[in-house]
Amino acid sequence: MQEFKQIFKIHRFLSLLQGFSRNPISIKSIHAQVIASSLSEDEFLATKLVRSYADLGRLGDARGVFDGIPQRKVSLWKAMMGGYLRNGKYSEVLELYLMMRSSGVVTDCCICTYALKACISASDFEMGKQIVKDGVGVGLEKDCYFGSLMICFLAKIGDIDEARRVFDEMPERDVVCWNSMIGAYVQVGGFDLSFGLFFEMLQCGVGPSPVTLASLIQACAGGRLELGKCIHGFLVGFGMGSDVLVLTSLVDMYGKIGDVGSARRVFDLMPMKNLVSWNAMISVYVQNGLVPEAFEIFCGLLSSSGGFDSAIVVSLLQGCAQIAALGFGKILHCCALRRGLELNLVMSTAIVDMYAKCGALDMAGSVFDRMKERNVISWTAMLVGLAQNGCAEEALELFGQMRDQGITANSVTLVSLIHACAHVGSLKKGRSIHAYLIRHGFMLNEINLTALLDMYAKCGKIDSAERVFDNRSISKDVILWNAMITSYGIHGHGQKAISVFSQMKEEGLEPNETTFISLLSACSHSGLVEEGISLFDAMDRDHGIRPSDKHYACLVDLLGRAGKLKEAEALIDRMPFEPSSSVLEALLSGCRTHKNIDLGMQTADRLLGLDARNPGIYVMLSNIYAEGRRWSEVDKVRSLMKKRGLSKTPGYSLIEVGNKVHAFFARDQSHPCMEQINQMLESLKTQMEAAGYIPDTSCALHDVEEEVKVKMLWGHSERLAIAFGIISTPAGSVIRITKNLRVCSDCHSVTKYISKIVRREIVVRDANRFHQFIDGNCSCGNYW
DNA sequence: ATAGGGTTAG
Repeated sequence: MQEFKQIFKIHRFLSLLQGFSRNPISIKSIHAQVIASSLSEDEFLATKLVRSYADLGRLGDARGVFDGIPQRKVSLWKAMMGGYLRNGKYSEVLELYLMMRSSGVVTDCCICTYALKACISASDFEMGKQIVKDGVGVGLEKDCYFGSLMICFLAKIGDIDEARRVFDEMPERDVVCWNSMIGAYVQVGGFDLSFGLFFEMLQCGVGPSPVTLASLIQACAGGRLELGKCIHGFLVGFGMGSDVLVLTSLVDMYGKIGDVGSARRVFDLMPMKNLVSWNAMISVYVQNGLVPEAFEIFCGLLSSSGGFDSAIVVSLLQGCAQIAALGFGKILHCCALRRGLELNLVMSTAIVDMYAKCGALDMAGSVFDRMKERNVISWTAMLVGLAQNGCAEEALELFGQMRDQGITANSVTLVSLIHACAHVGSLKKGRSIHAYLIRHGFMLNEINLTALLDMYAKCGKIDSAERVFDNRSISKDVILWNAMITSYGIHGHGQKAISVFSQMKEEGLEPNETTFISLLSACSHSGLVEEGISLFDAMDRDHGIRPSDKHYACLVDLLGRAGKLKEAEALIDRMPFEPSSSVLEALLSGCRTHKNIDLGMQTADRLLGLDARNPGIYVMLSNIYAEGRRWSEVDKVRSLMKKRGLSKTPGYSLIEVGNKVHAFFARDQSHPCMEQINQMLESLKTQMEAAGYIPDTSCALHDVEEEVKVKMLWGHSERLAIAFGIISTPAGSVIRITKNLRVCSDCHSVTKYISKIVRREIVVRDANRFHQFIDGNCSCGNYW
């Protein structure tokens, strides 16, 4: 009788749990009653409770119930692991899997499937291999479910042959097996193989499911627009003309190919849309650089149904990152906070990336610090943020922390570090990362090679950059070619830049906007006026690229630098649109170099009317007014700068000595070796004066006495860095300096003297280009 | 189905 009562109670609770599974408060109270009825160790009820709690996302409560059962049957393990899996808690799934294995409970197919799914989602390949081994040990590779998942996993780790073997040896194949193998081929880029298998499948009499077509459409997104359109046409024939999954894949495919219009047409004609479809359309716009349109779709979603999910927020965050829309980004962050999604791994990574790309490093850092869980991607997002905002030292330091926490870098991480090394001119660290790439067998693709080439060039090693470029094992894309052109440009090898451009055309590559920016600036630095003009003319005529204001700025710079100020002025008058501040700035710079005070001040007056955000412009403005002795304008510029919330960028120089990049600011006396540095500077000064050096005080920006001006010149950061280089590196070795601003003409002549006095090659990278000082001469030929 | 990487004037 007693027993019967218990069973009755259990059934009542089970049906209660069934009925109230959507309501957390009811579940709690049912749970309480279960405990009160001394039924808390009942296996059935516990399993049901775990499932109910997990479905509500209350994994802690679920785990409490789970832990309260000493003798667990497979169904309970299944409920708990399934709960973790559906909530994205992959490491917990795997933890339970290991616990279960060591406690000797016999696993079944479902358990192994859950565990392998977790490995795939969390990209935990080592664990995945272990689970595959366990599964194969009990013959699960012949099972449709586990076998299909194995195929996916093997494709993910790149072992496509093994995946095919598993597929071939399956005794029975349902549509899911076929889909997995087709999907596997799509993943490794086996376009023809995936279609071949599709036709084989039809011949075997297995009809495609929406997943099949979605995979094939995804395969077409790699660039087979025509075939994609064909499939689009055949959809109705397969009875999937209105399937949400298939149509969403089509939207995605058109977007990846860049046909935004078709994507939008498919989207608009979808009879049913789910959140994934809305998100697909939003990310089509984001990925094609049409961020405002993405937000428009989002507004459409809000007014049509009102709901959205975290994936949509993530896509919009990407959009904000792209256009540096900090305001919108903050709103989305709040949105995530309100929904308790800030700590979600993908979401928080997207938030970190958004803040970093908007230049809000403090915000990025604080979100990053709060993250409970971080993977390579989140670390990389933070590293990229630091690297791109000029905090290369911090990036390298963070990389150390990342390694201390046992996170293994991948090629994306390394590329961002190479970028950071390029920024601060850290040749040693850059080289060591190059070695790391090779040692760990990373594929040297276009992206890695571009980063390396750029790093070597920016660290002054143009020969190493050339060697990277000469790698014949890969097909070079336009960005890699551009990087080589840029490198020659900043090293003052204009002719070589042009000949690389010819080679590039011979190999059938189409130049883009950036190519011409690099080319024109290369011509500018080498004084190749005729060549620059003819390249500019060829842009639209031969390549259909309309010159943008950046191109005009380059050409004005080219003419101005060569002293052809009249021509530069005429070019600006001929421009088809209003000159931007950068175009006028280029003209102003030419005026300053060639001491054309009148045109300079005229240009300065025009510039003042524009709301320029670059502090460098104001510095140059006040310079030109100072040279024209218009002191009231000098004051005006200073106050205008303040009013617009801008301040002069402090000049600094960097030098890598030992394992450290040392930074010197102007008049900086904080370096531990300062006493020796000052002694060295004194001695150099004396020797230079004996050799005929006379300071050029027009470089000192203030209206002060001559003597004070000279003193200020000797505080310029590059002199401090060079002096430190002389005392801390072996005699005769090259001294490499990186400076954030342009070198002033006095520092330029001082460095020439120093190179002769100490018999050292001194390589200075300033904001624009390289100067290689040898025996009293500079590679720029005083033209910079 | 959703997160991270290479070139760009002064």
